[in-house]
Amino acid sequence: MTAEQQTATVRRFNRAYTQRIGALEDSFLGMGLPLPAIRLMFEIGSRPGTVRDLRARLGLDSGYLSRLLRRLESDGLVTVAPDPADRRRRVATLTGRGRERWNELEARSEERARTLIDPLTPRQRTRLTAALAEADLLVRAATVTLAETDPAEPEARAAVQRYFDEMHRRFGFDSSGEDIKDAAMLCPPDGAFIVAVSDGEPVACGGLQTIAPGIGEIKRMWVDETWRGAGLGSRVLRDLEKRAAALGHHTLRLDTNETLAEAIAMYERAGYQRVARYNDNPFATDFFERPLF
Amino acid sequence: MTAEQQTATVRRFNRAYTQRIGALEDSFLGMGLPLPAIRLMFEIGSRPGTVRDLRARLGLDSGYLSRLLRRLESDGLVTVAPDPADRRRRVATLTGRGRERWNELEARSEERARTLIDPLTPRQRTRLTAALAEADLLVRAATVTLAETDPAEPEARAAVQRYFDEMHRRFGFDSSGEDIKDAAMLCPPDGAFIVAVSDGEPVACGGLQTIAPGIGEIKRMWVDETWRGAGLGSRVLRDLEKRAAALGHHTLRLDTNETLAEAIAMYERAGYQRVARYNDNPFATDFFERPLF
DNA sequence: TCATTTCTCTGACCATAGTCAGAGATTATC
DNA sequence: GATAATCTCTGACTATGGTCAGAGAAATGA
Repeated sequence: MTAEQQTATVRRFNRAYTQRIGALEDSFLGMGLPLPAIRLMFEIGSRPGTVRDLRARLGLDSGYLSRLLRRLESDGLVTVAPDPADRRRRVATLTGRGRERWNELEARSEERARTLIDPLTPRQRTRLTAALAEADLLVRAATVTLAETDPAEPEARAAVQRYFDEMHRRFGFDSSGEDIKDAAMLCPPDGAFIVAVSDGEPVACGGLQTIAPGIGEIKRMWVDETWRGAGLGSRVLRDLEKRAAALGHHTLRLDTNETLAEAIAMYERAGYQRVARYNDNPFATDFFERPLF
Repeated sequence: MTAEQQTATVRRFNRAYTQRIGALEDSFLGMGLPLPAIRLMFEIGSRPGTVRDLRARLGLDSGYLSRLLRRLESDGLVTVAPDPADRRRRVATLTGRGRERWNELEARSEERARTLIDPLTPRQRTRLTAALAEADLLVRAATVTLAETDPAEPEARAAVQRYFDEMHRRFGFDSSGEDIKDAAMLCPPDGAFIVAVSDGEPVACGGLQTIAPGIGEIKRMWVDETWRGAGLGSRVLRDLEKRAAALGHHTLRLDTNETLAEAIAMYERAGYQRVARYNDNPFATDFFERPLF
């Protein structure tokens, strides 16, 4: 499929889908609440938070959000109370009546999804949901932002912690002291650390350090389990390779553990070839290398 | 997958997709035209038409559309001239400048689709477009409306004509005189005719007639080529079976031609079994029957 | 030929969905 | 302990995206 056919497919889907979903959105009308208030109700209901928090999650203007909250408050659907931890902040939560209303909204939304599924035969339903799940993963992956982050930043530390947890679970990796090394090595001028973030959550990461003149090493490659198969690992790897090339490296190395089969397959697809052990890392069993052009 | 998991998948996709596509929609802002005017430009540019026509296609209020047209006219982007065939109607077309602007909009839209595809690896791009194409077909199929239509109505005749054309192409079917029979048989009280319409176009049809007391016959089953594999045929068939049951029939029959392999597979999936020839239709080679409970 | 219908248009009106500046309370920083 | 920064709020203002009733021109039907 050519690039034009690919964009044509995306555009065709967009037109059909937004038109049809837009029509279904009207089902929320006539519930006595304007649409942004409904979105806000959904947000507070599924995860209460401070005003600041809600503003960030929904991308709303502070004045506007405040007004929406007053509206919901006067309808007796939410209460807004000062946050004990920082009394400048205020936390919004649903009242009992608000929870009832939230359940109604959930039911309405469920019904709305069903109008898309119900007319189909069981076989088509399976195909549709499989296609949407696949598209969902890939669309999320495509809109992830890769950003260079200092390993000391909370975002980066959260990602690395999840990496450590998984390595520990899978082959008993002991991470004591590792994060201090990271902070020193995986940052400029001789290294880099990349975090992929989606909806405010870290979903993948990867680091680059220099182990000898002209030779870089890939470290801390991690992709959240629910995000695998969307090419995120490859993207982080490509990003790090570009940075390595910019640092003047001619070779990239990495070590890994034999239990990490998906990662090894990814490295091989990306052009990495097996080499002999090049360090004394007791947790590493497999070693790879790739020349940079 | 349970029904709840299916709706959850749809809702999850909806949230992620509308959020991300909504953000991309803003790319049309700052072009000096409000969004509905842009939609109107797209519509006129891809297929000029009368005001009435545009109103139906875009689902806009007549006063509102009129105002949008004045806006585009005063910007020198479209001209609106009386329709020679009926001078109450007025036809909107793009001016030279309008066509330039349309090209810009197209480019912008193309770019927007690319922001979704570009970050992905080639493998993921192929997967995403395949998933979207599949979802597109099924979403369109799910939102098709099946309506009983008099075979004499232009919509029904258009559908039957496409059926005839395809039968002629595939096994030399001669349709002379057939439409007159249809008009008499495929309508109440002893028959029915169903047309499936999407975006104003007939995309599938099917008819039911009574050939003996308690015995109905399925006729004119047709699904547009680009719509096959979305379960539309099965839906039309189920609809006709319900109507046959309502008429008190205990058996449904149908004849078909051996070259129509997809149709035959569909009949078999729907529980129809081969029987001996029951009529002298020279174009029929295969005969099926199914009891109705 | 006259009444009715169809079609587009204009004027008047309205709800929704915001933006922006700055006040007032609280906390962090020097 | 003073100053700066952060957080939420209110008031004033605006753009967007419409709806609705009815006028006027053209076509249709009896």
